[in-house]
Amino acid sequence: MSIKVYNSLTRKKEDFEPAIPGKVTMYVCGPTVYAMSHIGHARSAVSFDSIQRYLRYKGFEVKYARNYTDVDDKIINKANEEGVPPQELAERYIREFDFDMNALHVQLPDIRPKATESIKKIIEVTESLIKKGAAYAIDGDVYYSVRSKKDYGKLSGKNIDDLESGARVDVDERKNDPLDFALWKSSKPGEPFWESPWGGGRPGWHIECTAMVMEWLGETIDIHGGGKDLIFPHHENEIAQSEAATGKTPYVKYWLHNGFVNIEKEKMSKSLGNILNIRDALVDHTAEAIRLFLLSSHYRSPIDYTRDSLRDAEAGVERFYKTVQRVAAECPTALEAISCHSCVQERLDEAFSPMEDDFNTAEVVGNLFKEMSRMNRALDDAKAGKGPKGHKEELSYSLAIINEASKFLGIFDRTPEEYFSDKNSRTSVPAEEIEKLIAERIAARASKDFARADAIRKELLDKGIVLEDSPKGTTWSVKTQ
RNA sequence: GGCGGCGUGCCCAAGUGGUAAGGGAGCAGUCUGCAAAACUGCCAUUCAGCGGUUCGAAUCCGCUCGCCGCCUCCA
Repeated sequence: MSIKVYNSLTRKKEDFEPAIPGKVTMYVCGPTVYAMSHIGHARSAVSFDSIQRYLRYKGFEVKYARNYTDVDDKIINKANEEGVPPQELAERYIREFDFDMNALHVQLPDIRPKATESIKKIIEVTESLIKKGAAYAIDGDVYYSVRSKKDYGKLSGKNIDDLESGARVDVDERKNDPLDFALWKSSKPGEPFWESPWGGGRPGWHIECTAMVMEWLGETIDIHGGGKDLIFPHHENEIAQSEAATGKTPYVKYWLHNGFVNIEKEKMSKSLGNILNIRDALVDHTAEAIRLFLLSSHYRSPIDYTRDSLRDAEAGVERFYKTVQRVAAECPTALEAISCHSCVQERLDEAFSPMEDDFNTAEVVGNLFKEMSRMNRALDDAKAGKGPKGHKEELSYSLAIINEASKFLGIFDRTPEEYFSDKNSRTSVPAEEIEKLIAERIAARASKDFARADAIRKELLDKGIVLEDSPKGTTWSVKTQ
């Protein structure tokens, strides 16, 4: 069975066949590093992380690059405001981004190129575009001529005349056409610059990706990803300049674009002031719940980040780890057998088959919850001494399936202890206080003072702490908000 | 104005021709001193509406209504 991917370029699902069988070159647009990254960056990163993980899981040899745009007007402006060198600011936000990605269990791409490290290549490509008549230099700036490419607009489905009638583009009298975009911008005094045949300057936005792709992956690649908003103009321009420079078509075989994250039904935007930073989201929710939330919808659909959906996701993660704890307590030998999964290959294939259809992580997640129900049922049956025999096998098969899925979903890959220690750190109530009250309640229960016991339960619940009694004692956890 | 997408139960969300996954919430039951968790049962004869194609459609086509994104920096 071959993988099918939705290609933004053709607007169809296509069989995934990389240029070189068994090998995949993949490039995803990373952040412009001038501020803390937000939940939208998280979605893109997590979506493509699960995709590259899955391709590897299926045995492809993947070469995956995600860039950092570390030279840009926004970076320069922010650096000036703070009075620090632009490069220092960029480096700082690269570290912050990496921190967030690590928290979200996003694997490091094989290559993480920075725009400023590909200046030589950028100049080289720009020069070749001028030579080929696809670009022109004016007063130290270099522009790409959109009219020089007959199929300009093929990715976004736009045509040049429609775009111009929109009149929402800068009118620069020096440009041959209002839609022409900058490949190279001359620097103003005080701005960072690199020497070039056109004088001191810096690269335009779109050219950096072309240069980095060519420098690290090749003149044509299999997959290029990014947010839907990048389709126009960024990726459209990238195609134009890349294909013009190399004469090779297509520059990218499969274009993949992830949908947007809304916040409580509203688009995230600076004007609404509802930009949600990953760092802030991590205060309220575990990284795993955020990741599960992101993977619970198809990567191309718009999703709505709400308190309710995150609470649902947290409950889902908790359900998994509670189930694992149950297995550990009631049938520990099942945990030892989970590496034997060749015997459940058919069930694995069935559970993971949605990934073959344009990486449908949402359906796989649904299948994993079915396995959790099976496990709990098996445990109940075993306890009651009923149901078919082979509970241990049943448990280890289900665990194996979830275990395998965790390799490409990047969730359900911790121990229950790690998860609960993460979750239970989210309370302002000191652990000693909780422990003290629990001890008091145990004493009250022992002397049948249930009124006192219930009062303590209530008191802690009001503070967001849930108590659970079991034959082994009383445990506590932070209530899911 | 141009281009694209979406509308599935209380909420979230799969399902693109074969008769509605899954999660959360809710209700009832088992269990529990009480809870929690878990399990069991209930919870869409129906997939925005109306037509059409088909033996058969949430899935294909047309129209209508509603929502959204891009066209400007943006994941």
